[in-house]
Amino acid sequence: MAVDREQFKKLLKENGLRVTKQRLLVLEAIASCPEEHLTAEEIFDLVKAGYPEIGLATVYRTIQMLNELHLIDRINFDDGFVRYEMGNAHGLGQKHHHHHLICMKCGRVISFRDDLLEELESKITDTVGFHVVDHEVKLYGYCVDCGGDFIEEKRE
Amino acid sequence: MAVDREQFKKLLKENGLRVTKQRLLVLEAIASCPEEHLTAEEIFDLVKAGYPEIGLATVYRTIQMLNELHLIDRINFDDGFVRYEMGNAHGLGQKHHHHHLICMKCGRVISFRDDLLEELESKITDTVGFHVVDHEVKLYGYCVDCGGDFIEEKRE
DNA sequence: GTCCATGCAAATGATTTGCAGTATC
DNA sequence: GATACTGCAAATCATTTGCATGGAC
Repeated sequence: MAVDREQFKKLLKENGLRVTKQRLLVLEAIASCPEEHLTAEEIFDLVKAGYPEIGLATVYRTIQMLNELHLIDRINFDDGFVRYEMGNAHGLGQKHHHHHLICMKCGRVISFRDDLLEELESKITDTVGFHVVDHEVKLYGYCVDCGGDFIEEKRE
Repeated sequence: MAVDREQFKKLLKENGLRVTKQRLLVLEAIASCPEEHLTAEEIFDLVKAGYPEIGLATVYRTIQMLNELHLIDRINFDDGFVRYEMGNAHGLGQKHHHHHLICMKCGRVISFRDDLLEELESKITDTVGFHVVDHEVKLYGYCVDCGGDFIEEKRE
C-alpha cells in the first residue's frame, strides 16, 4: 500500500502541523504492513531499520497524531499492547467496515470485510435515538488450523 | 442482581479453589452494580467500604479468577482502565449477547441487547472456516443528549 | 498440618512528559 | 528567527509479583 506523500504533506499543513522526515517514515512503515496490526514498538523497529536516530517517544507522538487525523486505526486485543493499522479510509470520506476474527487458541488475527452492521446501526438509531457513526467488532473463536470446523465449546 | 452463594461456592470447589470472604465480597460488589462497568479500583473501593482490610492485589487476583470462571466479563473502552461487568450467563451455558454504545462526546456507555450477529457468525463459519464462539461489539456515536438525532459526522 | 489465599510493598512495563537541542516554515 | 518537533531520560500509573503471614480444608 503506497502513501500519497503530497497529499499527506497537504493534510499536515492544513492542520498547522510541520512536515518532518519522522512523520513520513512512521506513516510509510505502517502502510508497508497492510495486513499487520502493529504495536508502537514494532513500528519503532521498522522505522529504526532505515533511520536509527528515531526515538520511541516520537513514534508514540506521531502515532497519536496519525490516529487523530484518521489516517490509522487503533485496535486493542487486550494483550497489553495498543495496536495500529492503516485506516482504509485514507482520510478520504469512505468509512471502513472490517472486523477482526481472533483465534482463542493460537492468537492469530484475521481481518475481514462485511457491511452487515449497517442494518444494526439503523436499528439502533431508530430504537434508542443513538446516532452511530462507527463501530468495532471482535469475534472470538477457533481458526481453521486450530479446529475451526468442529470443536466443542470448551474454554480454558 | 443477587448472587447464588451456594452455587458460587460449589463452582469454586469444583475448580479446586478455596471459598474465602474476599472472593464472595468481590463478586457481590460487582453484582450489586449490574449497569456499571467497574474498574478494579472501583471494585476495590466498593468492597473496602464494608471490609477495609482487603488489599488491591487481592481484588486484581480475584477479578482475574472470576473472569476465567466466566462469572464476569471484561470490557475495554480504551480509557486506560480494564473494566468488568456481571456476566449475563452466570456461568450456566447461555451465551450473552449485548453490545455497548459509546458516546463520543460525553463518554456515556449504554448497553443493549441484540442477537443480530448470529447471522454474521454463521456467515463467517461458512465463508472462512473460522468457528465463532463469542463476540464483542462496540458502537461509537452520539447519544440523545449529545445530539443523537441529527449531527453532521464531524470529528474532533 | 498442608497448602492455597491474602496483604503489603516492591517490581514491571507500556505509555507520557519535561526539557534542551534541532529542524521547519 | 520564531516555534514546533525530536530525542533522551525521567516520570507515570495500571497491573503484576515476591514473600511472609493467615485462613481454608
